[in-house]
Amino acid sequence: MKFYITTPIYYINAEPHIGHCYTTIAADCLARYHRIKGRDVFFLTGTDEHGDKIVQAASKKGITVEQFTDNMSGIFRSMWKKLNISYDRFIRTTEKEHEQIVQNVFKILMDKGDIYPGEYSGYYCVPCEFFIPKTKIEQSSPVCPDCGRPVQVLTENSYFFRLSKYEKRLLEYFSKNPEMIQPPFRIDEVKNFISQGLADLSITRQTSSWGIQSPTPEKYSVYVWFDALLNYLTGVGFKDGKPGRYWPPDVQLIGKDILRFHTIIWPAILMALNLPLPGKIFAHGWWTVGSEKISKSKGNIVDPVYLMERYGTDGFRYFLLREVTFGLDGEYSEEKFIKRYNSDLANDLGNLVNRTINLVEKLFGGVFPESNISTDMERLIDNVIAEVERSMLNISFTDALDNIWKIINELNKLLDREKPWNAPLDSARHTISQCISGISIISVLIYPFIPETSKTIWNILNIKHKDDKILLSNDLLKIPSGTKSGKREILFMRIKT
RNA sequence: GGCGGUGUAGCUCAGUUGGCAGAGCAGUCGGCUCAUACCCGAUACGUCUGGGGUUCAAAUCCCUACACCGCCA
Repeated sequence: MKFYITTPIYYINAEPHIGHCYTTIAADCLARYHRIKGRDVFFLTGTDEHGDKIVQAASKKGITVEQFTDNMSGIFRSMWKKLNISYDRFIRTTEKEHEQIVQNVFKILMDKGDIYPGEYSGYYCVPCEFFIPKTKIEQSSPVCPDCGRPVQVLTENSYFFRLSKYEKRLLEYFSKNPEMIQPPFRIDEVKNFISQGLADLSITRQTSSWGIQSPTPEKYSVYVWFDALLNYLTGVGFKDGKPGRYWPPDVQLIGKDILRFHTIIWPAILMALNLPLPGKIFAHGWWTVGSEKISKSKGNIVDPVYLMERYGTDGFRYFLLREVTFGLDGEYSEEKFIKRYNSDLANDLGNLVNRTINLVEKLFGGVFPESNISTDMERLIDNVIAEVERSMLNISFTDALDNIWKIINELNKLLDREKPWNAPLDSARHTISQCISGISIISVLIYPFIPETSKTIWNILNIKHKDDKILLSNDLLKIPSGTKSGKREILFMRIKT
């Protein structure tokens, strides 16, 4: 079974911030999860590199556009390396392959009559040299959102995508496949918008120099959104009008700000190409600080690098995935971060592993007792695995983690109940065996969320897992008898407050 | 102004088709002391936003008022 997941390609006018990290970590978590379930995963992310803003940013720095885009794209890649993002392909819209596919799609739609020439008129900022979407302009006093100077209405020849033609088909499709738009409360928003009527979309610009050239008699460049959306197609290959074997995307994660592009324009383009539509488009929420949106101008930036260096990559990944329901906005504070870190990671998980291994050393000289899992424990584990599967298919990271922690909590309780440190050896052996087996399965269940921690636990348990080949199954419960524990290690040092 | 949503413990939220109001965290009390001052057990906490209605029975369904949020204009 294949699983194709995407993040948006990130516009490189700014360095990666917590929002980029959030989407990408979530996608990585899903990709890793489906891999340990044995599915054939393709995980795509990348950078969106065209448009006038990029040209301006480059010239501001006094470097060429190519230097600028190479540099920024590299910054994103190294950030993903720090965060252990296991993408299968990092796509750049400046790649030759992408350029050709965009032009190819443009041609196909032009031949079909879904792209046609017309006249575009819109708000234009002369000093900034670009058109400004109507939605970003206040009708009463039309000024440029970037420079604040007045804008004027400008008309130019342009090619249009016949979006209006797909109004009805989109509505029908969403009625039959409501699960495509996630979370469910977003669907009315989309339907509502379509019902008010869709205007055809201008997809070329004369003024823009940094973009993909349109395959038209005139030398226009393809509008950035049309260019950008097609990355999902390029990502898995598109030859002779046919997409690669991973098509269509099973899950596409996006921020809620780009919901409409992904649930209206994007499916309409695919309909025009007669291609299957994505399984799920999931729009997640924002991180806020004190209920205010995080933004540079407010100076309330949460620096991912700071958090990672201070509390570790896994601490950061865990917090983002555990703290709030995926899809809703979440409030960030270092206090909340520390509370999560201490209570879930250090106290529950870290301490469980530590006390277990300590007992193995004290009672059995560091050799694990023979695996002997109780039926109750096995039932709990089976149940958790099933619940995690359900949660991950629903893209509910909080639910999945909640369930995984049930095993952790149960093992901590078991130790307190059975007191292996002053119980007969046979009984102690049985208790510790439950813990070791349980930790073994936990180490794999948490792998999608906090992969570094998994590896540390494998070292402690002295289990050799071939990276990327780990499978989630009950076989993990059986530790070969006589296995000696590896070096004891504190997984998460408590943060003193 | 139009459409939609939300309002439940100090905080964050769960509450399938109406059937004795729940969890986690924070609090309080106790136990344990193998362990990272950890862990375990017990416990308090509610006018389910206000008002009205349907029903044997409403957090849940209907109407209404208020507050907040989202999308559109």
